[in-house]
Amino acid sequence: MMAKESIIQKLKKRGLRITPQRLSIINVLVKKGHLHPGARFIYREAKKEGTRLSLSSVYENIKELCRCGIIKSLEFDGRENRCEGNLEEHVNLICEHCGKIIDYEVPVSLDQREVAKRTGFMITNNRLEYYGYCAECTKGKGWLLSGRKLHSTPL
Amino acid sequence: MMAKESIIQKLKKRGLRITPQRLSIINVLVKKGHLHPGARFIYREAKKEGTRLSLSSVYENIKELCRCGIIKSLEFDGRENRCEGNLEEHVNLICEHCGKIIDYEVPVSLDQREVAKRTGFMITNNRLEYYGYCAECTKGKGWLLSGRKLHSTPL
DNA sequence: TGTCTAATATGGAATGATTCCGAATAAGAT
DNA sequence: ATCTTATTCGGAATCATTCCATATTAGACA
Repeated sequence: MMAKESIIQKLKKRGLRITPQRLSIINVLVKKGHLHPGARFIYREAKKEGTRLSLSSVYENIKELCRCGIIKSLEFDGRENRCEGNLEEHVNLICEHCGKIIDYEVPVSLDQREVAKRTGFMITNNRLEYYGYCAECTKGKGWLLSGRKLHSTPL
Repeated sequence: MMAKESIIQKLKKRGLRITPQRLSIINVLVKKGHLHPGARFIYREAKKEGTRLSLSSVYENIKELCRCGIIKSLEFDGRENRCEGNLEEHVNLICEHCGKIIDYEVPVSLDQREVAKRTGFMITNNRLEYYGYCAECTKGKGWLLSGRKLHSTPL
């Protein structure tokens, strides 16, 4: 996770304001980022600082921090999304029992036995996905320049 | 995607019944599985066969087919979940523009330039996750035997 | 220090995929 | 043909997230 100061610099550079709400959220991320906190956890923790804060603001700020490239949102279905502050390439080990998410810093070998030996983590399932733009969609690149994401054919 | 007959065998072996609804859903998966269809798509397509069918049943059947290890559910937040019939280890290339999901059959090299060269897919983001059970959770393995998934500490 | 304006916060309503429910139906064993 | 029990149905419930209109305020500038 980026240092608090760098985050604030980055936000200011973008013309974003440093509000008490935003600061308390950043504090949680800096201190508890390794837990890959979800929105409600951030909400609870941030409020402990005494700042007035709404859940909507937490969501809004998470989105903003994603846009700035400070965190990534790990999206799940059924469970809450979680924040990822480690933007280095790595594998997330996600425990089906306790929900814990562990960063595994070895992009070199994705061999599952290797992972198990190193971490004691028993792998039962995986998810390997690259997001981006397929060959057809990069043909007429007009919309790409605009930076918008469109789902033209939602299936 | 498994062949229709093998799927039916597998279901029967489990004591599950072959209903018209289930059959029409399987038909869609076999014929259109490469599109990684979502629940509504399956619902629409399956009804074209003339079978009476409800969306609830589609969801119920997707879950059952997952339990049987015939498909996997690719879970997203915001968008619909999608069905994956390819249980071989591979990477999903997910287009942010059209939502298309392409199976990329190369577990050997995950090098992003290699992927781009082969497929024309422009990678902007990725998601590498291994699901399973962390070291602590496999300590007292009682609950593991029961097959249940518990989230003891939902964070 | 005071003013101004655009960014931000708020909370309640809306969304939308999925799950849940109790009742009705029907697969397939006997 | 009967019976048991899995399955289906559709409508209500769930729940994380987004949306919205309004109120507030950070921070630039005078």
